[in-house]
Amino acid sequence: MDLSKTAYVILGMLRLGRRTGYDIKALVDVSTRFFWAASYGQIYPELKRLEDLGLVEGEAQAQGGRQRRAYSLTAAGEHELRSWIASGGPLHFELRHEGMLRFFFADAATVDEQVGLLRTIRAQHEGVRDQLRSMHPESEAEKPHGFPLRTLEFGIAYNDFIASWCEGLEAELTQATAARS
Amino acid sequence: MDLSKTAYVILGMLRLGRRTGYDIKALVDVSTRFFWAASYGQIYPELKRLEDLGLVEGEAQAQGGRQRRAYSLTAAGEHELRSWIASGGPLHFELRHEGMLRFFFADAATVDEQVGLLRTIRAQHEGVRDQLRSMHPESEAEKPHGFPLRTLEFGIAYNDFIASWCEGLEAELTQATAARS
DNA sequence: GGGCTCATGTAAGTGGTTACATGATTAT
DNA sequence: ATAATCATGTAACCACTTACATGAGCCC
Repeated sequence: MDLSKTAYVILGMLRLGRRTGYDIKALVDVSTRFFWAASYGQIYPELKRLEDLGLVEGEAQAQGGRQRRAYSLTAAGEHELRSWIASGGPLHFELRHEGMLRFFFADAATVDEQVGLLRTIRAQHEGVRDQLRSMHPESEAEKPHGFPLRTLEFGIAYNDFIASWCEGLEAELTQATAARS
Repeated sequence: MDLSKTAYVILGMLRLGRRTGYDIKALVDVSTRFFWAASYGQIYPELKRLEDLGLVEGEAQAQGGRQRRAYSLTAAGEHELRSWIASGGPLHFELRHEGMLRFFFADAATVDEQVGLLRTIRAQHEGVRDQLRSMHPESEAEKPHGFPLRTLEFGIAYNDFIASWCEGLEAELTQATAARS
């Protein structure tokens, strides 16, 4: 069947029930976004393609003059999703981290600039971490369960890990400088 | 000046000395690759662009019938690189992690499939970790120093972190299943 | 009335990979 | 001799983002 990964994002989100393209985008933005983002420019055309393939089914739900098209997963779509989750083979993994890239070349910078860079990187990851943390249900029995909750927790730990790494190096660099003076 | 990030990869690599496009690719593959990859299809055209901008200087070094063009950083190029490293503003950060994506939707899978998925993800990160580890100088006073060494160490810790996270969840899932039987 | 959210879409552009074509030099 | 490495490049393609256009419904 050979679908794009983003197609599976759509199938996965539709597994939760009937959704519009708009809904899917909103869902992605509060869940998979930090490890797999998606934009309208992908979602809408992809929904059409998936419908042509018989993996999803669209139903016009215009209310008054307002257009609205909600999609749901077909049996074939559900099957495709499941077999993708369970299939083996190498998993696409890609990281693009400008901060780390600058850091890699930071031999060319002053110590102040090096520390400043680390602080910027740290602030960014702390920001994401805190944002994810604020989505985490404090009280028992709130919205996300099972695997979505686990990935949320992973996101928090992941960003915290990078932030902590920065913090450690910041301390090291400032100490080394202080010792030299 | 508004260059692509990959342009800075090239500038950064040329800071180490005169290099061909081929050399740059090889360097990237053993250093920045896991957080910023680059292919020939980007490097060669970008080198030309950078030369047009006066940031690098190419010198033909054909030996016999074999073409070879080595580039070096100009003063303007060095300045551009430095100011990029020290400049503020948000840093491009992007992660695409298919394993995590499948995991997010793994409510739709059996426990065996869930554990299998985690094992696959773990194996992949352990593979990268071990590969990076094998590049790390065991003995004192070997090749990579300063920041490149730090990023290498980060890469090892980073991949190990994800692998450990998988391992923890694998244990949890298999225990929960055992307890139910 | 004005601003926000809901809702759909597309065109242009970006950034990047893959696959191929070509050929010299070097090591086995 | 032949395989690996050195070396340069490009064309086609892919995935994705950004920016824009359009408009209805809802709340203050």
